Amino acid sequence: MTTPKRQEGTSPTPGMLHVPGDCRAVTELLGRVGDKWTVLVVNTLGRGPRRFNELKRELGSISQRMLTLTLRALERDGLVTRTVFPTVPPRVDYELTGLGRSLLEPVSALGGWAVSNREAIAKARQRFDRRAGV
Amino acid sequence: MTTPKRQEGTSPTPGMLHVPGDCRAVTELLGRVGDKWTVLVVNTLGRGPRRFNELKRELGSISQRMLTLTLRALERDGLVTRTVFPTVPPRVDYELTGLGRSLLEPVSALGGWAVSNREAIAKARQRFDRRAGV
DNA sequence: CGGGATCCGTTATGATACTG
DNA sequence: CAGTATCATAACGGATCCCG
Repeated sequence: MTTPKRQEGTSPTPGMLHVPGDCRAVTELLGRVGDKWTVLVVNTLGRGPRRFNELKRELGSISQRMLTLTLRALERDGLVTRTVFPTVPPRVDYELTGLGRSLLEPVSALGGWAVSNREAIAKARQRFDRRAGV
Repeated sequence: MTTPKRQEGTSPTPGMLHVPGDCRAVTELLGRVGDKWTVLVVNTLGRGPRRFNELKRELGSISQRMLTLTLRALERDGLVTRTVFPTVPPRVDYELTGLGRSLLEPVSALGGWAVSNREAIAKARQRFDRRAGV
């Protein structure tokens, strides 16, 4: 054997997932929730129900199409309710379901991590890019 | 006014983010971490350091290319260290940094949510699709 | 107002072949 | 073993026009 041995018994990391199936579930969820807008929409709806164009305004740069698609997907997954008022002009309210609100917490945990470590990541990135740039 | 009033004062959701800047940070992170493989790789490395092909085998369906790209990105962000042993055949170990391990926790929180609510989502999806299928 | 339908460029990802 | 390079394609996302 020409390659060195790696030391075994690295301390088990707290909070990690242990079941292989879990990995798929997490990945599935992130594949679902990790798109460009879902989290933003969920967070905005976390501040209360919103109409379509209210959301659009608050999100600023989202296109109509993506907002529609995002909301449809959220509705499909039972995270958001869509209430149509048969008025003229039409009005549609979107609101988080219980399930949707429950998602807000782990997302916020991730958000907290993101905020706390944003700079560390930025610096690591700079270091890496400087080295690579040589 | 022809449209009904929405009741204000929806109970503030616990755990949500309050600062607009936070939203961007979360979205940025999810845009970064929410790709197809990052979480899976981080989780696998959470079980201990791994060699390139060990990872590839454990992840199963990942292509060589994507594993390389994923690992490079993780290294760039300071979440993973890459250790090259100048042996023959070559050997490269990947291992989570402290920062990488700290990410494991919020990711696991999200993972826990995913596992807990997977069925609820699946059922909501079925209901939605049945209705849409009419 | 709240979408649906379509077109089209960009990005992400996979397959394959080659290398130190 | 651990990549790199290239090509092909699929998914994503924006812009635009149209409708009830």
